[in-house]
Amino acid sequence: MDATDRELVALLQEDATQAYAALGKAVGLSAGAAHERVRKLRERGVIRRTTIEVDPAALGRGVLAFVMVESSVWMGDSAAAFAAIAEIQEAHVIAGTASVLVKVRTSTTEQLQYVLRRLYEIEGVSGTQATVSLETFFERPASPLGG
Amino acid sequence: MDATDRELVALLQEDATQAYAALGKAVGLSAGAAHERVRKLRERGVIRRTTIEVDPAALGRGVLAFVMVESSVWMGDSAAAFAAIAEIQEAHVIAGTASVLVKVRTSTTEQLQYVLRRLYEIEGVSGTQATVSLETFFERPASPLGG
DNA sequence: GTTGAAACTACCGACTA
DNA sequence: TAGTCGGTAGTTTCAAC
Repeated sequence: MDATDRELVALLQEDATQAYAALGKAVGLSAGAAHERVRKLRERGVIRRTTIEVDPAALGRGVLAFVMVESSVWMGDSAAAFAAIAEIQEAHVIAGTASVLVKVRTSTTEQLQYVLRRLYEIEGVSGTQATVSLETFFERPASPLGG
Repeated sequence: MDATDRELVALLQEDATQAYAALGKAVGLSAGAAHERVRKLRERGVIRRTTIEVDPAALGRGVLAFVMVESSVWMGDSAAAFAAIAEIQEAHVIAGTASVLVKVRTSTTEQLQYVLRRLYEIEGVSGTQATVSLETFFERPASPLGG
């Protein structure tokens, strides 16, 4: 994981359809060497997979909200219960009065309300506090450079 | 944007390195037809780009936190100020006492503290409230199916 | 890490329902 | 308009160096 690897990761985050020849040229390597580095990054799990980035609104998920889920019991083993709700994009165990923070995308605020209702049906959930996003400034991959 | 398109999006979210022949087979189309559909999805902006999914910890971003940023003025034009901080992965304008919610990834909690300090340097910021993630249940792309 | 060669794939045209 | 089929250009991938 040297500087060249980080550059390769940054380039692939920008555009993973690039040919290895172009990648190599950008970091001063041959296509074969770039390919071998990327192969190893995948093997080590640094690169988990190649995916597409989608416009949520086009999928009927134009409403974004973050929901703090409060619970009366330890929720450390409830991952599956949250994953079963398709509208939930992320779920994180947090410290504080709430115990899980989820990121939800729905088509409408009515559907958001329905998601909240389903959250209450999860064993141990005693409350929710939803915050709707009015505008997303940006969403980007974790930077391999800087910081 | 019919059911076949949604299936294609789901398959590409899983693995965008698949050959069009395989994609077509999975949805009952020829490689050429699958290619044409995906081309149009890109053209329409439904598919924004092809990227890689990276292990944040491998990039030195093992600490995840959500920060509510309070401000005394309207922050609707401050996107660039947040984007300038490499550790910030997402920034959303929200309703409520806080006005911006940011998702931050740093190497250590010390670095998180440093990010908070830089947030205070943004014009109008009057307070922050950070919530550290203890464990991430899952993070996945917005589902094109269900919900 | 480099180069080159083989296998595979994307891509684009002409054609068809 | 949406799909199929086939040929070519370009890419990935894997040798040997």
